[in-house]
Amino acid sequence: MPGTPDALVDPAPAEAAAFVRDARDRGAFCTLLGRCHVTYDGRTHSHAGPADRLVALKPDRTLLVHAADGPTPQNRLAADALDVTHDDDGAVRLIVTRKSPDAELVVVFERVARATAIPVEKRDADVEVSGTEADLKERVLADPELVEEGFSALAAERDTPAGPVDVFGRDRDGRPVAVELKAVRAGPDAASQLARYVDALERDLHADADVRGILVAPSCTPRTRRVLARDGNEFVSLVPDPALD
Amino acid sequence: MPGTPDALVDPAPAEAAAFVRDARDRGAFCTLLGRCHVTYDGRTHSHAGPADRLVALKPDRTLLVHAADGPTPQNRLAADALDVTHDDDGAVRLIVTRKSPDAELVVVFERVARATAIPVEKRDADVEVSGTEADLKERVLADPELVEEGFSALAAERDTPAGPVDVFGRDRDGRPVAVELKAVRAGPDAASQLARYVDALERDLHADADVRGILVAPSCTPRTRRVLARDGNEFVSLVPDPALD
DNA sequence: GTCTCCATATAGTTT
DNA sequence: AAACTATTTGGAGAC
Repeated sequence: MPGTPDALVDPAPAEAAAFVRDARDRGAFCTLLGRCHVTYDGRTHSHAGPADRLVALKPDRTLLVHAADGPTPQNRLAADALDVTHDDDGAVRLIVTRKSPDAELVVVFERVARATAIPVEKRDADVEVSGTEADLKERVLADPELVEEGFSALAAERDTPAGPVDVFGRDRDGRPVAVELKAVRAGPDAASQLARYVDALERDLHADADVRGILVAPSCTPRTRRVLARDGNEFVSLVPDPALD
Repeated sequence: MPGTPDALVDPAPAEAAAFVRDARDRGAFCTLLGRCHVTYDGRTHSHAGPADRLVALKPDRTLLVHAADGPTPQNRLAADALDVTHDDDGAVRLIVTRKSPDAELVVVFERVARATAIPVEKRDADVEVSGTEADLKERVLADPELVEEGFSALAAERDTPAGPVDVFGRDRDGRPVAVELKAVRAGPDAASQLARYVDALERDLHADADVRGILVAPSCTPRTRRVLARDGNEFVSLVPDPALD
């Protein structure tokens, strides 16, 4: 059968456009390398002038634009629809749109240098990640005394008017304790978050309840220490995964 | 000259490995499509089993791994070094490493289906973005009365012991005002951040200074309103770019 | 080099 | 559907 080409090198615009349309219709994983400019309209607006970029179209109609530098996509859109057009004088235009939130990403290639596509036969298997906040929580729940001698955990994600406290428990003297967990070096926001929970719990329990707050993280920044001190809260150093330390 | 191929379709491992090494050495922009598994060791550890993925190597030695779904790279590393090896029985192995922070990303292809590369001749031109917090700040500085009638802006990024306040000024009565800006719908953290600044300014100015706090954002969540109310701070709705609204 | 904040869209969970 | 929290990681800019 005439079939689908596997890869294109310096294709004519019509050829490149047909290739992308075909990839879209087959749900293939498709890449384009070439000179293009990019316009995005959504929550923000951005325009990037002509440069050599990688554009990827995924089977789920996600369109990605990667510049030659940096790990973050320059633009990305999980789209509802993709339109592909071309001019005879060289331009290939990809227009992806999405509703809710409303957004449009337009990539105009003045030259497509390479195009490839493959059918996706195997989707992602289970991805395992360790070293996250969830791991730290498990560690604390499994061995609450890592937080403090005599500490006992009563609940995870205990609800308060200020939001869910990561771990709620009592210290050796029976005083209520709110624990806020961070898998990474904690910044001032974490200390503020803890203060909000302590405050909410004090109102929630009794007018006179004296609730302790403990921030548990591998480390925290100096300013974070100051915020903790100001609020009368404490810091305990603990890594999510001892194997990673 | 024998030169460099433009694209490979179902290459043998040795061929694919040589292609990638060559792209690395020339500073080319390179893409690989195929079946691979991925291991990451850095701040966290992750492992993703065999699946069809896109792997991109950028001229700056950034390595990206994209699964067939979703706009976010599954793994990414701005690397110091890239090693490429291959087995005769089919595997092509990319090992990228980085110091500070220490991290390693290993991609093992059991099959490379497509490989392409281009030399990068044109880097990114100016990328213009609007609708950011910087735009909101400019808007407020250009027309402070958008915050409140009689408000005057005295400084942007004014330093306090709690960090830099986005905008510092005085209201019509001469009272000091801290303004915290968010380009997107504000959450509780923004309100806490504002409270920290107000608190720091009150200590900084005089013991008895009564500093007002105003959160300026397109909108804020209900819990954020409650945090603001608790702290005696205020909310003003303003979008970064009127044209986008 | 460190610290702080910004960017930025998901993902997942709960209401 | 909306709200909330977590995640990733570089870059900017200050110190």
